[in-house]
Amino acid sequence: MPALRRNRFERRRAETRQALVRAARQTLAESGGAGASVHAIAERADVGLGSFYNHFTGKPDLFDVAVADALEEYGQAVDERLHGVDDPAERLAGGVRLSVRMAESYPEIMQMLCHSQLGRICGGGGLAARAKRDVEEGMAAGRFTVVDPVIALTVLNGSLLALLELWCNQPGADSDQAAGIMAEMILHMLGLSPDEARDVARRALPATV
Amino acid sequence: MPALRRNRFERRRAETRQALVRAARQTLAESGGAGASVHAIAERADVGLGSFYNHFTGKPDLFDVAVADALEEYGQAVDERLHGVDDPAERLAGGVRLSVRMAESYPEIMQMLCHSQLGRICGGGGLAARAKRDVEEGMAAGRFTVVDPVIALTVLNGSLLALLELWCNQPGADSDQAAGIMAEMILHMLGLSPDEARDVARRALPATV
DNA sequence: ATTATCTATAGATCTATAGATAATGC
DNA sequence: ATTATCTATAGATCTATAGATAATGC
Repeated sequence: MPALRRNRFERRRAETRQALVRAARQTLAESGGAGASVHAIAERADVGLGSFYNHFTGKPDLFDVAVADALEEYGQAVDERLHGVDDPAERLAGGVRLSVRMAESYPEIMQMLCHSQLGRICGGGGLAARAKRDVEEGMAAGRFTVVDPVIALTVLNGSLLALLELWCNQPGADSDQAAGIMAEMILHMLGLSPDEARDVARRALPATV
Repeated sequence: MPALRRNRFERRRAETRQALVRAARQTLAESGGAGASVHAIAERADVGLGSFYNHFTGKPDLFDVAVADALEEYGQAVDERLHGVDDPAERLAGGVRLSVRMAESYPEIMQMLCHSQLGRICGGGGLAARAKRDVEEGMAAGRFTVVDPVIALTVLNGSLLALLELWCNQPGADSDQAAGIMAEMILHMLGLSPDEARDVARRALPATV
């Protein structure tokens, strides 16, 4: 069975690769990647140094993949939890509020985000793509009155990262409340009335699937 | 004259130190500092490698000083230009709008900010301290209706950095207009009516001193 | 005499590869 | 037979220091 052979090989290969990505994610969460050697990462992944170059051309390559991997996991988790919420305003607010909740259940990803620079995060298909979709939907539905969607997204992305940064630096604060307030402010900024912004931002979040 | 002696020595010493800081700022603007060796920075400053350790304990120390130095210059430049503007809302909007204009006259600082992570920038007394003052003044004057000033500042800081990031990645766009729109959205978010937010955000900026 | 600077370098570390070894499929 | 992995290492690079040199003030 040639398929099996390929599978067996590829499975082991994929395991090695994933171990490296996992180790890179941990490293990025701890130190932002600065000062971590390829050798140290491979050691952490329990993988020979030589194997590293079998999968990645170098450290930047691995880090790019690791960031994309974490963002994808993050995005899927948010999507799962917001499934069934149709109002784009409520989705947007829910995304902000859930990000902080997830900071507690996925601390590794959030610390990695805090150590990253803004451009690296917004590029891919993680948070930014989802927010873009929600803003556009909300505009099309007449729910948001926004002069320029690009600027609205810029505010959104920057604010969310700054909120996570705040969370990283003040672990004691009531982050649920903070995220709720931010969601409310953002909805108001996007055109909802103060009362409606507050109402939508305080709706119960869907139960975890 | 012992004073002169100290002065002469200290002047030369300060020149060496400043050359290193300047070189560090350039390096941070170009590459974010990753992969730049102490030797390369000292070379760029036209300073012997040994002298470096006479002024700084290591690369992180130098980079910290360089970031603070740039933020201080930036903050002073904004302050100069906004001198005489008394309305905190107008000051806040002016700060956002001027930041982008300054991106064209001080590109080095702005590129450095784009390569930095959020936490490093908000810590010191640069943009963040000024925004904090304006928000607090505006709340005290009843001009802003904000639930939580900490969250408002979080949005502000993140949005501004994201705007600079946008500017760095899209050099062709009309950044003046983008900054005006963002200022308008932020003022509205802080409680001004849509009409007033638009009005304040479009007031003529003071002529350069 | 004092101080800052410079050059040269020791020692550490890091990257990337070469060659050997082990696992798998045929 | 093929492929991925491992170990070991060559070569490059980087940090930090030691010792020599030059500038300044007394």
